[in-house]
Amino acid sequence: VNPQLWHACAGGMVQMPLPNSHVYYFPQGHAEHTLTTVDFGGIPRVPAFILCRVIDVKFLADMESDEVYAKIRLNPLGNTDIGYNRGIDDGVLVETRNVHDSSDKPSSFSKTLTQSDANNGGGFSVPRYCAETIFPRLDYAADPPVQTVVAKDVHGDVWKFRHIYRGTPRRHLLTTGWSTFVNQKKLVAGDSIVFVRAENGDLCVGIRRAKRGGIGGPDSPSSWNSYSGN
Amino acid sequence: VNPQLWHACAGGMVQMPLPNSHVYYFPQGHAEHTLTTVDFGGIPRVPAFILCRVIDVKFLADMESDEVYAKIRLNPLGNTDIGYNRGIDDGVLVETRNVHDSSDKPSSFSKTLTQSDANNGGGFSVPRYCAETIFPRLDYAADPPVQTVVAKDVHGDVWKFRHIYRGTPRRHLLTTGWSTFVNQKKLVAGDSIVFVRAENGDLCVGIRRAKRGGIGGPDSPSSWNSYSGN
DNA sequence: TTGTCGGCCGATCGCCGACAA
DNA sequence: TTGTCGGCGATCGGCCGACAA
Repeated sequence: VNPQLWHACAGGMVQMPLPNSHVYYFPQGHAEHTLTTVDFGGIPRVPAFILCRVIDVKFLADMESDEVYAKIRLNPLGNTDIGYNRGIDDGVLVETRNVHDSSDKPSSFSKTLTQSDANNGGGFSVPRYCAETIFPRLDYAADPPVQTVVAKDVHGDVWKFRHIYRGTPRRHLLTTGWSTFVNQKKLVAGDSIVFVRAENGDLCVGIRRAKRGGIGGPDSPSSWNSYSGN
Repeated sequence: VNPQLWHACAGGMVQMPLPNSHVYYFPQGHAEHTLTTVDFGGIPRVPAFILCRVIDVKFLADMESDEVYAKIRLNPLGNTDIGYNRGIDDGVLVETRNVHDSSDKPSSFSKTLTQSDANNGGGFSVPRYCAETIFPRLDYAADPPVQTVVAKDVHGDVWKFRHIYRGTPRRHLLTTGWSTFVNQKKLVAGDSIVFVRAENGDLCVGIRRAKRGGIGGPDSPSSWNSYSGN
């Protein structure tokens, strides 16, 4: 997955460590993210956190939902459990030094889909900022100003949209191609769409699905509560 | 799966043994049906055929394609390999005595779908024999004669079709409900449809997909050729 | 008897400006 | 600036009899 697109989909709160940087691995936090009960019974003493070196970071996206995630390979440091080495998903980090500097922020834009955007009845209302800073330049001299916008999703698949500037008052819209995208990606009102101008010049499109229950509700039982003090 | 529907889908060439009957099991034939290379290396001498007793026969259907198959449990007889017992698919049989007597043949009918049947443009042309002997009685006094035909597929799912007798000259047609069935089952011209009036009075519908390459081509290599004489 | 075709009618899709928040 | 709505033209699905194999 294109790194710029990945970060745009993940959101600004997500910072990923660079390889060779040092992080703390929290087994409890990792276990709680699995939504299953992890059995630590076979391991006598599980420390609350383990200082590790980042071996590798892979930016991935779910094949069906397009949701982004990362696979981080860690090596523990110090004099305990030398050679302990496994791939993990969704690492829990505190060490934010050495993260990838995001000051070279690529131009990106996200919008939460309205009812009108998600209704199969029509197109997508493009905020002016997005049309003017992310999309390719539109020839406003034409009547009406129209172009085809091509964007790659997280899998590299190409999507084409008819981008038109019309109406009174004038506004930017995506028409032909938009409903196909909504249907294929199973988007509903409340989901978000992300447009990114990648470093190589490609226009990329990603999605961020609205939280629909599941996580965020009341705490699920964890055998860790009795072990971790603070 | 309803046994009558299963046999109608499998076709008249397929005869299944009754439990407790005796059959010969051909390891070579079974291995060749797997479409993979079966490694008999770990077994010193594999006999060409093994006399077995049928323990159980299960009539099954693939969850996605609706294609029918059977799972036959065999127990070897004689003084070799007592206790050898495993479930197998698609048993290869020569002993046709003791098979289920098919003289109490339930009324069934099959038709290969034409272009007009499979085109999304329309309905299904019902051969007169099928409409008069398999379908429920139609009230020809009505104008036009119409009824709703309800049929269960191999999974027990219910499908409804509008059955009408119309046109000049008159003919039987399935209209409303037919295209949904074709789309859901992914039927194309050349596939066959099967209608069965089961013993309990239920009308059942099954499908038989046209062979589209794969099997039936040139022989695939088999390590058995060097062992089996005739 | 039944496979294929063109006609035709209603439903849906999707592009549009009006209008207002 | 942009979300929602109703209008409306194009397209598509699907039911029909004509006709011929």
